Amino acid sequence: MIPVTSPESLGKVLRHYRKNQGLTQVDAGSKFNLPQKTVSTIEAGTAGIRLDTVFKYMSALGLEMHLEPRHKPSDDEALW
Amino acid sequence: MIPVTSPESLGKVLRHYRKNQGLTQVDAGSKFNLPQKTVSTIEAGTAGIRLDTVFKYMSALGLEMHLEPRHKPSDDEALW
DNA sequence: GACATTTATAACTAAACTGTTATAATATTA
DNA sequence: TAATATTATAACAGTTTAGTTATAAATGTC
Repeated sequence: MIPVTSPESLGKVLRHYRKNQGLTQVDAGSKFNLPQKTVSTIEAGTAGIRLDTVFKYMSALGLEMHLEPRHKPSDDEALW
Repeated sequence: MIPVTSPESLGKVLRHYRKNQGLTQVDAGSKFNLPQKTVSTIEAGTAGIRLDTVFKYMSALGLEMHLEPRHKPSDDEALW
C-alpha cells in the first residue's frame, strides 16, 4: 500500500493502476470523457489539476481513496 | 476506513480529522499558509479545487492518501 | 530500420480557482 | 440572552485549468 502525499506520487500510482489494467490513456479517459491530454496531465503530476478531474479518472480506473495518519516510510516505499 | 470517491466525501473526511485534532479552520490552514476561506472551500467539497491545495491541507492535518480498487460499500459506510 | 501505437505538448477560449481582505452567518459558551 | 468564536460568503485580480484539435515525440513491434 503506497502512501500518496503529492500530485506527483498520485500520478505515479494512477499510471501504475492503469497499466496494470492494460489500458491506454485514451481507453481510460474515454470512460469519463477525459481527453488523452488530461490523462497525461494527471499522470505527470501537475500540481494545479482539479480535484473533480482526478476523481473522474479514479472512477475510470475503478479506484477509491482512503485517508489515514501519516506514518514513517518503509524501505520499499522509498522506491516510489 | 471510509472510502472516498468524490470531492464531497473527501471534504467530510478532512473535516472529521480536523475536528478530531481540536483545530479550527484557521489553525489548520495556517500551517501551510492556506487562508480560512480555502479550508472552508475544501471541506465544503468544492469540485474544482486544485489538487495541490488539497495535499497542502492533508499535510497540515498529517494525513496521507491510499488508493485501492473499489469495493461494495458496507452499512456503516453508508452513514458518510 | 520502418511502421504503428502511445504519450507529451501546443494554441485557444471559457470557466474556476487562489490569495487577499472584509463581512455576514452560524455555532458555542458564559 | 449576550458575547465570543468559528465558519461561510463576497469582490477583485491574476493564474491555471478543461476541453478541443492538432501535432511532435517517444515507445513498442515486426
